[in-house]
Amino acid sequence: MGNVVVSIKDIAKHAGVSISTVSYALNGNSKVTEETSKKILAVAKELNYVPNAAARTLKKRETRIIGAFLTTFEGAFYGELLQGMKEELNKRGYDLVICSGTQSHRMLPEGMLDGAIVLDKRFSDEELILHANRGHKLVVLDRELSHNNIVQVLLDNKAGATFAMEYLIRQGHKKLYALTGPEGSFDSEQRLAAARQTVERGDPELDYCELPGNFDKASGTAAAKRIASEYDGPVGVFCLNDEMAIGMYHGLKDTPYHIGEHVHVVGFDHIDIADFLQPRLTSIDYSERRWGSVAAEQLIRLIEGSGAEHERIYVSLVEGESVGQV
Amino acid sequence: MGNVVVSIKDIAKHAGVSISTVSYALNGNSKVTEETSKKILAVAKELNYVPNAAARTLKKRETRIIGAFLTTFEGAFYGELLQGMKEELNKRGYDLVICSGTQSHRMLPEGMLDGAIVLDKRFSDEELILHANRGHKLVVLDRELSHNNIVQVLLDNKAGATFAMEYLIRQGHKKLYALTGPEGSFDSEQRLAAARQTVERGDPELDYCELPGNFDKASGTAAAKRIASEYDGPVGVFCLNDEMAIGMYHGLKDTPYHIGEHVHVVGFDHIDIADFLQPRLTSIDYSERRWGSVAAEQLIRLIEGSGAEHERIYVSLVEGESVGQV
DNA sequence: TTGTAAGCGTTATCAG
DNA sequence: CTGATAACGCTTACAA
Repeated sequence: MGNVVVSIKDIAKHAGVSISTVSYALNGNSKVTEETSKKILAVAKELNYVPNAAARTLKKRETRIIGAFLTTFEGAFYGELLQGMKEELNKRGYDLVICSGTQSHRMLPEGMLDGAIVLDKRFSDEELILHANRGHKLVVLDRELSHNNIVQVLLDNKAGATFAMEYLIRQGHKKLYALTGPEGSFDSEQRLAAARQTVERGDPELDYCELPGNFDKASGTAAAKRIASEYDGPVGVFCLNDEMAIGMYHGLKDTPYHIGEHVHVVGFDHIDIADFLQPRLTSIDYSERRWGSVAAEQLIRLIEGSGAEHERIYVSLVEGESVGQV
Repeated sequence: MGNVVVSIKDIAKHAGVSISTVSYALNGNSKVTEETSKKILAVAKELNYVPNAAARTLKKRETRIIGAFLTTFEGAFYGELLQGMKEELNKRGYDLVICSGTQSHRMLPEGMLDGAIVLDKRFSDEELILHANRGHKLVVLDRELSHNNIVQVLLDNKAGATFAMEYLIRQGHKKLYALTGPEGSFDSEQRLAAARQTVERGDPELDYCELPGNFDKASGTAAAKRIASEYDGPVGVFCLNDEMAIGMYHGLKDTPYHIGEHVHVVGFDHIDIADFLQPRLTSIDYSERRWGSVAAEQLIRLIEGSGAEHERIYVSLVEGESVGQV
């Protein structure tokens, strides 16, 4: 049980040098002789020395750790996004940790993180600005916020929703539904606004109706029931995310109506299961991984003062067989 | 921009008291007069004081942060598990951060974490034991490891795999496949061993064949092709996880064979999409959330010295329609 | 009840 | 090239 904490002081003692020499050697400072350095490194290894993060941070005022703040760990959604962040950060010598819940917010002001990437509406705008005012560097993925220490990296929701609705209209659909996300969701609001705008700018005969959803499968299933109950001809449905589209597939099973034949569905996110559905789901696609890596890159630019700027993540429509012509 | 770091020293100055009095007041120590305490708190609030984590940690040698180490952020799998950990930890006054990648391993020995929950084979047993020897507290979810500072919280893979195979056999299947996970996966090895044992102990006429898989959808699709190509009567397939079962559904689409009719499938994990497949997937179920909360609880017991012990997470078989009688 | 001061493990500034 | 030494911000005996 080596429950002993060895510090540079111990190394200094064993190697017969001063602690500052040890510090220099450990940090590869060229002031130290090759010889002394070798000896010190050897002693360090022998004693199983590990630097103390708290002490280093206290002195250097940096941790080289970035936090990503998510609303919840649940859902298939964020895997690629986080992977993209992590790879980019590691490349630049930073580590990533994922945090969730308002308790963990303290980590930023307390100096445990050099910066944060925020995708969590439970961070209020005011709180974020407070942190930014204190000098903390932030990237936001879920809101627009203007501040010297904050950069936005946002999904092009407007383009995506427009593509989706235009596609349904181009396929000849006159009766259109939009299945929304939860109240207060930035993505939902942006997508919905663009969907509405597309309808308003289109043929005035279009019959457009919004159904309240929640970005989960259950609300997709519920919407399917509703659509089936009032069915009187082919309809186009824009589900504001794929999760709800999956629920809709499920909800139509016990009805006489089929996806791509009676009910024509476009989703958003192009999650990987979309291509495994029968029929394959038409959806709005973008690179989650790229979203993450761009966010990470901008955050580091902000931290290192090398000119960060707002970015937009582009989207495209991927055709499946869930929409047919009418 | 208030890029100023206010410390207890600043508060002391503004309040006209000493720094230790500030520290006592901030920590609710009853030595301080109600009156001085009020004043100090007021000044702290006014100056927007936030404690410095590094300094506190350096002194107290604890962070009250637990790390969960995952192999990858990708995949739908870990959401509930992490949620379970988080809730349990928060309840006990700890925070959770999620780490991935070998770079982040340093956080444990460097003292940024009070303990770790490990589900990542890139932590070698040797490394874990090294940390444990240094006095760090660990919970492992993916291996058996005996040490005073390590407790295991393991899924009952053996029971699950046995249930799955026995179920297929009970439904009258004689031709059986097992679709494995990747080499070196603890779950895969345990499930496979139990599957084999069940066959060996069963009717000697059973025809049992193992197909190499990877725990991803693609390997399920590949296995489906293989099974279809050699099909000569109903078969039972135990997919060692649900992800591969989804791939198998997909791979059978362009063949004359149907799930639950020709190819009878049992999965493992009972992921939420399983009930949305057509036909619903029969799978081995367990509570991820419970797994997480039990792991968290045992870790805290270990840290606080209140008697931690190894735990097993029980599983059960949930029937869908992906297996029929033969 | 409040203040003084030592020390946690590092880094970094100066002298030697 | 190497060694004292003073911070970093906080906690906590111990003194007053």
